[in-house]
Amino acid sequence: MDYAAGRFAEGGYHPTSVADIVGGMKVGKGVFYWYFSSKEELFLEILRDAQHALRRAQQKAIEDENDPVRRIEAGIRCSMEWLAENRHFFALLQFAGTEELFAPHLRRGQEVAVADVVRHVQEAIAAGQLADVDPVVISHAILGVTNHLARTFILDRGEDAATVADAAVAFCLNGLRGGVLDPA
Amino acid sequence: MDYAAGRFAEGGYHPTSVADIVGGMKVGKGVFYWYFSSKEELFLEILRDAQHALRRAQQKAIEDENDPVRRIEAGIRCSMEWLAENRHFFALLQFAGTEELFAPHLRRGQEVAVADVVRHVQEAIAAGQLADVDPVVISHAILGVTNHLARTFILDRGEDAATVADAAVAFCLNGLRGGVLDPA
DNA sequence: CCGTTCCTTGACCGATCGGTCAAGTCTGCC
DNA sequence: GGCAGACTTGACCGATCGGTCAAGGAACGG
Repeated sequence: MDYAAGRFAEGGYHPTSVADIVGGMKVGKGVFYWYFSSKEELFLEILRDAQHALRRAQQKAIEDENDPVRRIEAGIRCSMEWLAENRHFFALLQFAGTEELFAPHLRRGQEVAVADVVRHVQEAIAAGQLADVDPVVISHAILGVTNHLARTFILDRGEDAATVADAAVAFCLNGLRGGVLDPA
Repeated sequence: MDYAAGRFAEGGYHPTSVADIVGGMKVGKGVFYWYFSSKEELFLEILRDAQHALRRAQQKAIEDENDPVRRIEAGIRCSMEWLAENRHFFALLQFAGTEELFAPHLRRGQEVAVADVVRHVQEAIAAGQLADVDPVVISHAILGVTNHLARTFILDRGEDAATVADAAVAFCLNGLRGGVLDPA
C-alpha cells in the first residue's frame, strides 16, 4: 500500500495502472484483488490512512497547549512539518480534491480538521484574543494559507518547513497589515 | 472548446475521452484532430485561455485604483467573482495543479499573477501601509486564501461571491487578530 | 498421505482508450 | 463542368485498461 501510494503520487491516479503497481511489487494481479476489491477502494484506503495520520500528528502537537491561539499555531506548524515529510500523501490529498469520486471523502476529513480549529477560534474569541469574525471562515482561510504555502514553498521550491511555517503563522495572526495601523 | 472545457470540468481530464467530446458535439473524430493535434494540446489551450481570461479580469478591476492596498483588495474581489462565474474553469485550474504534465503551465501563469500582487505589496510596504514581510510569501498566502475560500464557500456551498470576498479581504488585511491587541 | 483452507499466479477477457486514415462532401475559382 | 483544397466522417488500429478465474503451491490438522 505504501508502494501504491508512491506510484499514485508520482504518476497520478488514472495514469497509474493496477498492472504498474503489481508489476513493480513483483506479485501477481490476483494478490491485489485478494486484498482490495478494486483500484478505487485501494485509493480510498490510502486516502483515509493519510488523513488519519495527519490528524493524529495534529492532535499530538496540540495536546499540551493550553492557550487556544497557541494551539492554532501549533496546528499550522505541525501540518507544515507533516506535509514536508509526507510529500507523496500531500500530492494524493491534492488530487483527491479534484476528482468527483474522492472529493466527498476528502471534504469529510477536512471538515473534521476544520471543526477542531473552529473550537479553538471560538475559545480565543471568547477570551478576547481574536476579533469576532465567523470562525468557520477563519478556519478555512487558515487551511488555505497552510496548504498553498506548503505546496509552493516546500514541495515546489524545497524550502525549510519551519521557516515557511513561521511565515504562515505570522500571516494568519496579523494579516497583511501586521500591526501597522491604517493611516486612513 | 467551450463544450470540451465543460466536459473536462465535470468529468475530469482522464475519464473524459475524445470520443465523449466529439460524440457530444455530434461531429466526427477527424474534425477534432484537424483542429487539435492531441487531447493534451486541447487541454493546454483551454488552460491557457482560462488563465488569460482571469488575468484580464484582474487587470480590468485594478486599472483605476491608485492605492496599492485597494488594488490588492480589488484583485481578491475580482478573482472571487470570476471564479464564481466560471466554475468549470476553476475546476480545470484545480486539476491542472495535480497533474505533472500540466502543473508547470499552471504554475507559470500563477507566478505572473503573483508577481503583480508582489508589486502592490512592495509599494504598500514602502508607503508604510503594510508590515515589512517577504512580499512573495504574502502574495502566495493571499492566493491560497482566495482559492480555498472560493472553493469551499462558493463552489461547494453556493454562497454569495461578494460575501465570501469580504471575508477573504478582511482576513488577508487583518489576520486572525484583526486589530485586537495581544494581551501578552 | 490426504483434504482443506489460504494465498498466489499470470493468461485471459471485454471494453475502451488516443489516434489514424481512406474516403467522401462542400465551397469557390477557373 | 471540373478541379483544388478545406473540411468532415466513422470504421478501424494497436495498446492498454480494470477485473476475472482456472490452476497450483504452501501450511496445517487428521
